[in-house]
Amino acid sequence: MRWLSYDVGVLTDQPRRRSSSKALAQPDLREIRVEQVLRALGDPVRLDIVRSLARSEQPMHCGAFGLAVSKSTSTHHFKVLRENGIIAQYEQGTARYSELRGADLEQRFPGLLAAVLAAAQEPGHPHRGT
Amino acid sequence: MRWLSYDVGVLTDQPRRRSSSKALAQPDLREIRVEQVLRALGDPVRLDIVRSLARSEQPMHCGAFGLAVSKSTSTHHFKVLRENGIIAQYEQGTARYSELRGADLEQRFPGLLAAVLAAAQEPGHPHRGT
DNA sequence: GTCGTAGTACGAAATCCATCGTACAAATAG
DNA sequence: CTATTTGTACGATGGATTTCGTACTACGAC
Repeated sequence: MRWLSYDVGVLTDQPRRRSSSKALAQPDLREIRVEQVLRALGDPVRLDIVRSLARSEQPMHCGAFGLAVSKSTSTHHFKVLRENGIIAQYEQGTARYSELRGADLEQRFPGLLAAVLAAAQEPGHPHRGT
Repeated sequence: MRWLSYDVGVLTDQPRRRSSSKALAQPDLREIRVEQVLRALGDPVRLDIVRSLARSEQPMHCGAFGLAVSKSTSTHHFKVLRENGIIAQYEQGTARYSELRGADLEQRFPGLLAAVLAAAQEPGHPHRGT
């Protein structure tokens, strides 16, 4: 797997703040596998993350999801999602932001993410907390 | 889980042969969970089964798939698919037939199966054998 | 500089999962 | 009846996966 990893702060000649924004390694579009995408989405915690990202339509930092698991477990799940091509992540300061690779997924597997998101809003989804 | 299990040979008053056809227990439409469907489809062997069923558009008996795993493993995968609402199975004689619950899935999660099947036909799917 | 925040990395534990072999059951063919 | 076919059930095994705690790093605020 030859993944792409680069520093956005280097590519943009004038970073807005003195902090650089660094994108994390992720698979190329062609390397995304269906089975892995399905398997990655088949976990309740990760599906929850994806739903939150789809709802916000904006990058979210990891702490903003309110996941009911520990920090290390969160890190693990975000990593799985990123390594399987579902989200992109970049660091900015102490925070790590995630966003859906919606366009990439749509190009690679048309309609798949939309169908999954629609399905994940069906009733019968127990939600912890309020 | 109150699954439905009945003997078709009892429901039809005149079975064609002396052998009855018995449907195996499967979850009700409302009980099918997205995460479980995704997880079930996230296995290469099971995705292969589903693709074969979609291609044939007819019930297939378990031996007709040419899976590269042992018989016990096949049984396991068919069971997972059935218990998660993706296929229906019925026994007839010594054979066990499987068919996609396409209409059920379409009703419960519109577009999902179609998107998965379309995605599973993308290039980059190594196929063992020929 | 120190402190707090945000998150990683590592290692461990528990559980799950895919796989198999063997033994078995049911139906059909002879 | 026996033999064959089709597939299950059980038990075991090895490898993933999920989860966590602890220690650590990097950044920003003060």
